[in-house]
Amino acid sequence: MSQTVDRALSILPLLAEGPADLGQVADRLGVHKSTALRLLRTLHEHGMVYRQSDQRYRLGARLIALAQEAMENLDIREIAHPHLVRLNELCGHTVHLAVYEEAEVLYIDKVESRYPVRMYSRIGKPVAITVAAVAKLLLADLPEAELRALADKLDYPLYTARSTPNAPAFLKELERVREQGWATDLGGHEESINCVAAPIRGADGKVVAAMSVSAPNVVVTAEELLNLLPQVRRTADAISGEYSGRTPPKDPKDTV
Amino acid sequence: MSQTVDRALSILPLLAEGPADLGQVADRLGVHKSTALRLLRTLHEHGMVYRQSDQRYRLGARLIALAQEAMENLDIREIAHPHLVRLNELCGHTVHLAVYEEAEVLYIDKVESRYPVRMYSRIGKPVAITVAAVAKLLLADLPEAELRALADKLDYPLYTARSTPNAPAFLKELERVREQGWATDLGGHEESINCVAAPIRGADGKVVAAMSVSAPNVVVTAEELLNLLPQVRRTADAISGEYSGRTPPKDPKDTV
DNA sequence: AATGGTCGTTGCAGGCATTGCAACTCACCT
DNA sequence: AGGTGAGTTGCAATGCCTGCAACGACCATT
Repeated sequence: MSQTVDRALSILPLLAEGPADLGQVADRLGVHKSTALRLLRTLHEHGMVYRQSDQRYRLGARLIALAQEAMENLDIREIAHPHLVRLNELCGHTVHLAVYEEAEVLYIDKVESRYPVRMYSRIGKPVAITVAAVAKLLLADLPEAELRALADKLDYPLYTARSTPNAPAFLKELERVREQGWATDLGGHEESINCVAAPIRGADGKVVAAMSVSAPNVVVTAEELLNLLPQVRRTADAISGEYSGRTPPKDPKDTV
Repeated sequence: MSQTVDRALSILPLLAEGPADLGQVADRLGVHKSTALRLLRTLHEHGMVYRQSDQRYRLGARLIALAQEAMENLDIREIAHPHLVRLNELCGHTVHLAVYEEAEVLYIDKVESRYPVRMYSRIGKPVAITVAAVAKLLLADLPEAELRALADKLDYPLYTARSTPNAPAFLKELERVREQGWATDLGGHEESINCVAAPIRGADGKVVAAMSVSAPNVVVTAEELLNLLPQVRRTADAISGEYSGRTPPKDPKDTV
């Protein structure tokens, strides 16, 4: 709606790919160098971009700090965290918490597996929306019309042979997930990794978040992981209850 | 430099404090509601803000995702991480990695203590710049003039009785830190928490990051923590070496 | 040392995007 | 019903943004 702001904001994802100099930014925006310069300067004043010693620009510290605050403001995260930790202590595997927002599913919390560590925190990273167990739960709860529109717009990358191949298959899977009230991802994203997930609901019954337990099948088979389903569901239900105002932890907060 | 962009970006820190409705945003920006609306719409299109069900705005998912990418692009983080993990395995305490950028010091990585956990990841959060051990190391390496200007601008909050009280004391402490080549924070931020920190240097000798080990003194006394100093310095030096191109891990990257 | 090229920066004038106003809708409350 | 408050939209005026061109700094080449 606002051309100037639109252009300025377009710079950010561009810099997320890696540092770029003034000319590159101007080219990719399709504007004159001087225009790009002034936009970058404004972004710089707000700490959104940083100018490194070779004069190239990259994303700045304030952006990271803002995102941090944004996540801390999500009260579902705060409520859920101790439950996630407890579940991790019980089963030892990686536990994730995710939310849906405008065609994206985002991990907002994670408790690391107690088995040998790998990738560092991917908190904040958008998840593979067509295959992740948490994504299925979050999308399955969308209004029918919105869901159909979204399913059409999505890409269906074939990470593995078990990845969801296309929109009809996806919609069918979501149907199933909606009915059974939980979801799995059995090697749909990475061949050797399985997940079991359960939904977290608000007071009105709408799914506000989803949580999952993930483990490579060198540690536990898919069947063994499924044995954890009751525990995962209990944990999710406990979070739902607390989030909806039942069994208030310290101070009660009812009704949205 | 650009009024429109400036206003739009000013909305973000405002929303970081918590959700706000259109009127509140317009008031705090000092603009007409319609103006605020159009700015918010543009931010919304880019996913930087999200409109929750009660129509109020809060920070959006794309912002979080961008920040995530920004951190992954910091190659010092990638290089340092395994070293941090190794140090944590040796001593069991919380290990931090921090960088300086434009008057802010930011934690960009963290390995949790193996002792009972508390606060969840504060990665991305600006640190208490006047007392944190890592901040002392990062600031001590700034050019004299820049440092003096910065020291004047800073606030010196008295978190505890041992906090750095004012600019002269801070400059003196930095002097000491610069000479000894390492730093501590003994209860300057939280009464019961001590830290030991060491600098990580690039090929040109400039401090590019700093790392620290922190522990509450109910677990180890300050003296015991200081015994870890050689280990911390060795780790920092190892990271420095790898970052500068010496002992390349896989593929060598020399000079700057 | 001189020269040509590249890149970032700045002053300027013209034009268009942005702004604030006012009117409108919609929901909610009295 | 009437009234209040919030969000939204069309419109006209103006002030902000844009692109140009010239300048300066730096680097590489001759």
